[in-house]
Amino acid sequence: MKYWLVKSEPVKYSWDDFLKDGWTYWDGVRNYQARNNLQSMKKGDAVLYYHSNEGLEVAGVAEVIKEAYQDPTTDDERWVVVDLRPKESLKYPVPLSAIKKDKRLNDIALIKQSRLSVMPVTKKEFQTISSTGRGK
DNA sequence: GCCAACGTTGGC
DNA sequence: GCCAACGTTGGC
Repeated sequence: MKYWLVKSEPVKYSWDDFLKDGWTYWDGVRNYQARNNLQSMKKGDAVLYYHSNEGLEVAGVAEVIKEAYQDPTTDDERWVVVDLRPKESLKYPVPLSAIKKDKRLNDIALIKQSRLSVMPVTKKEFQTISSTGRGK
């Protein structure tokens, strides 16, 4: 099982929208590195859900329910989506500022490659953020 | 609103 | 194949 982090601008699609929908396909990825990450996702993988531009926090944890398939919003065969469903809302969303301060998260891709929208995180990083978000 | 980082495009 | 110009993302 692998761990990931995806970004969404809350103005466009927030964690609350995601909760209301119950599931979504993760569309709009138009970057090869992010696309490759999407294709590496397996059913059951855990995904941190980060609010970029506004909020700047990890709001919840999602789960991969369907692996990569052709992006239904485009005919361009280069792009894919995965299906995600919300798994857990974090009681205390973890802000970027806290992630930056935490020594255990010094090497997280979120900071190192700030423009990437789909990225892998390590099990340790995942656990650090999700347990912080639970208030522990 | 600005700017740094970085991906993409196009001329050579 | 190199690199300058340009566009986009995202934090501040």
